[in-house]
Amino acid sequence: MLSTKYNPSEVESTWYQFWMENGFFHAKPNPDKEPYTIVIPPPNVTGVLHMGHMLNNTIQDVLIRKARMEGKEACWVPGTDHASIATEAKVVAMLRERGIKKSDLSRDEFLKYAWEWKEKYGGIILEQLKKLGASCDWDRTKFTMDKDYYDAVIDVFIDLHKKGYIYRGLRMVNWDPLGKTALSDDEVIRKDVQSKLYYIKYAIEGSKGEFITIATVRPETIMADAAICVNPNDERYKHLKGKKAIIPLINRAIPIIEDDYVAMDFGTGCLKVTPAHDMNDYDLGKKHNLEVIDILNEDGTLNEKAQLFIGEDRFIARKKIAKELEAKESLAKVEDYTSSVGFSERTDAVIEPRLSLQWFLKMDTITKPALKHVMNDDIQLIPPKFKNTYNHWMSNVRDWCISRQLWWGHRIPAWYDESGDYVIARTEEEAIELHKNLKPKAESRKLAQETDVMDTWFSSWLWPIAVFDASVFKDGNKGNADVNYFYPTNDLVTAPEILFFWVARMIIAGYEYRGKMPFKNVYLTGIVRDKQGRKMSKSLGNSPDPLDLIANFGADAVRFGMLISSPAGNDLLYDESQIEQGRNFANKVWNAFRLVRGWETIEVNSPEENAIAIEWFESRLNQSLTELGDHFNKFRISDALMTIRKLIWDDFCSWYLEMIKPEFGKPIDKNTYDKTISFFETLLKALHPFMPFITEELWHELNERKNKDCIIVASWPTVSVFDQKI
RNA sequence: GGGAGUUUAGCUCAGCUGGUUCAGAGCAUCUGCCUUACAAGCAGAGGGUCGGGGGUUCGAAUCCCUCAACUCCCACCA
Repeated sequence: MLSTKYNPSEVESTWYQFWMENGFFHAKPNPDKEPYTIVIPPPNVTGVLHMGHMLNNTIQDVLIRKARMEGKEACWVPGTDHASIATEAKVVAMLRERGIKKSDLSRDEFLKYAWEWKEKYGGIILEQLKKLGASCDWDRTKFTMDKDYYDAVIDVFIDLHKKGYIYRGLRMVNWDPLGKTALSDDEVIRKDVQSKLYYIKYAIEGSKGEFITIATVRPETIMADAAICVNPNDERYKHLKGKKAIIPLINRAIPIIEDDYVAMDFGTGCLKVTPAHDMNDYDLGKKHNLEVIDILNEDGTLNEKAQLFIGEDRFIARKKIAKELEAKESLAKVEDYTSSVGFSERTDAVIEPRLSLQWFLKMDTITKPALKHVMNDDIQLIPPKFKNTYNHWMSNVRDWCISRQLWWGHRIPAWYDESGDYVIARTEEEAIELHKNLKPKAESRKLAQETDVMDTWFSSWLWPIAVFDASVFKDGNKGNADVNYFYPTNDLVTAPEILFFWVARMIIAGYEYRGKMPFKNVYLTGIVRDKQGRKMSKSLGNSPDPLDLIANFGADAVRFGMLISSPAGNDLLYDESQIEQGRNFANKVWNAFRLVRGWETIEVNSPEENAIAIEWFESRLNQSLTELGDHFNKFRISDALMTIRKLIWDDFCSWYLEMIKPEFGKPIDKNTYDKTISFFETLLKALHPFMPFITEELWHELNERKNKDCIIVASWPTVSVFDQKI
C-alpha cells in the first residue's frame, strides 16, 4: 500500500541524477530545431543560495522546461561571476582571520589565495541550484575569469580603446577609503545622516575685523579651500567682489568669486569651494580655474598639505578642527543638520569624493542603440513600467568608471613607461613593441602594467555572448556555431535593481559586438521580502535557508511557494504557508494517483455518466490549456500556476474523479480508465515545468515507460491534441 | 528638486482598450464532517460604498481633475 503522504526526498535526487546522466539538459546547435536560450544571471562565485536566487532560478527553470517540452533546443547556461569587490573582501577577511594582511602580500601571492578560495567555495551555489531542480546545461558552466573569458574582457578593452571610447582622466570619483577603491555612482548608497552644520568665519583680507561666514558640514576640509563663492545677485556680498578671504587656522588667502550656482537662501549664501573634495566644487573649480588642493590620503587620513592634524582620520580631524576654530573664535555657530551622505555598498564606509586617475568608458554614442531598441520594444521589459526608468537612465548616462583598485579581476592591459605614458597591449612583449613606435628614441623600455582591475560589470556585460564563444571579440571573428545558433538569447530573468548595472550594459555590448540584442525579453522579478515586508537580510535573520526548506517540504513545494504569488516586478512577501500550499498540492496530486492506480478495469461500455464526465472534463481541459498558454505568453507565471492548480485540484480531483469513481471494490470500464490515465498524463505534463520531480515520478508510475520516455522531454500539451479523440 | 509607480475582502494580489462570467482568486476566518485517494482532506458560509473628494457618461474599480498615504529610481544645497 502506498503511503497517503507523498515523500519528495525519496524521489528528487534520484530523478535529478537520472536526467543529468541521460543528457536531457544538454543542448547543441540543431538546424532542425528552434533554439530557446537563457543565460543565468551569474551569482557571485563565493555566494550561497538565498531566497532571491530561488525565485529567480525557479522562473528560469519553468521557462526552460516548457521550451524543452515544446520541442525547442532548450539551452540554459549556468555559471558564476568573479564579483571582484565582494570576493576580494571575503578573501581579505579570510586572510585577516589567519593573521595575514593583504598589504604584506604580493599581487601574485594574494591571487593565489583568492583562487584557492574560489576553488573551495566556488561551486557551492551551483550545487545548490541542482537541489532546486534547475535544468541547466552544466557542461557549459562558465566563470567570468575562465581563461578564455578573461581574454575576451581584455579584447574588448583593447577594442574599445582603439575605437576611442576608453580614456584615462583625472576625475572626481566616489572613493571608498576602507576598500581603497573607486566606486561607480551605482555602488554608492545614500543615506540621510544626522550631522552638524558649522558656520565658520573667514576674515576679509585687508579689512579691520570684517568677516565672511560660510556654512559647511565638513570643517576638516577648510585647508583645501580654493575660494569662497557667492551668488552674483546677492546684495549682501556685493562689496566683497575681488577681495580675498583668509582661511582660519592656516591663514591662507583665497579669492572671493561669484557664481549663480550658489543658492542665496541656503546657509549664509556663501559657499566654500573645495575642488579636491566635493563633486560640485570640482566643477566650479574647473570653471573658475581654481587650485586643487588634495589634503586627504587614500585611507581618509589628512596628509601634509592639510598642514594641521596630519595623519588624523577625517572624522577625528573634523572634531578637532571644530574645537580649534571655537578656541580661535572663528566658529560662529553650529546647527544640527541632516545631510545625505554616500556609503560604500560593500564596506559601508563613508564615500570620499576624490580626484584620481581612472579609466573611463565614454557612454554617449555606444549607448544609443541600447536606448532605441528598448524604447521601440524590440527588447521587452516585463513589466513594461520599467521602460520609463530605463529611458531616464540611458538618456542621462554618465561616463562609466571602469577601473577598480583591486587585484581580483581582469587586470587593465595598460603599460606605463617611467614618464607615465602608456600603451595598451595584451602582453609585455607586445607592449614593448608598441612602445618602440610610441617613443622610438626612448632610452628605457621598462614598462609596468596598470595595477587596477576592471569593474566586474565590465566582464559580465559580455555574458550572453562570451558564454558561447569568448573568442568572438577578436577582430574579424565571425563566431562559432554555438554563438550563431543560441545568440540572441530569448529571455533574461533578473532583479530590477541591476537593470542598469547589468541589463542595460549587456544590451550595449550586444549591439556593439553582435549587432543584435542579447535577449528578447527581460523578466524582472521582485525582491523577496519577509511577511512584514522587510528585505531578507543576514543581520535581521529573517531569511530562511532555502536548502532547509527543500529538505522539509521538497523542491517542488518550494518552487510552488515561490511562484504562486509573484507577479513580474512585484515584490514577493515570503510566507512559509505558501510553501505548505505547495506541499499540500503535491500531496493532492499524489493521492489522485493513488486512487486511480487502485482501480481494476473491465471491458464494458462506459456508463452514460462517465461519458458526460469525460466530455465535460475534456472541455475544461481545453479551456484551461488555452488559458495557460495565454498566461505564459504574457509571462504571468503565477497565474499560469494557479490555472493548472485549479484545473487539477478543483476540476480533475473534486469533480471529474468523484464523478467517475466506481463504488468501493468495483471495477471501472476500460474506456473511462484509459481516458482518465490520458487526462492524468496531460495534467502532469502541464504541471511539469513548475513541479518537475513529482510529475516525473508519477509519469513513470502511471504507465510502463521505455528508458528515455521521460516527462521532461514529453511533448507540451496543446489544445489540438484533444480535438482528435484518442 | 526631477521622474515613475502603488492604494480593490484580515493578508497577498487578478481585474487589458468603461456596460450580466465585475466586484474576483488564493490564503486566513467561521460552520459542519476522521464519507474505504487525500484532515497536507471534503462540503458550505461570512467578509469590500474598489484610498478621500469632484468631474465626464445613460452607465466608472476601469477615463479626467484634485487631495492624501506609501514605494522605487535619478540628481543633490555647502
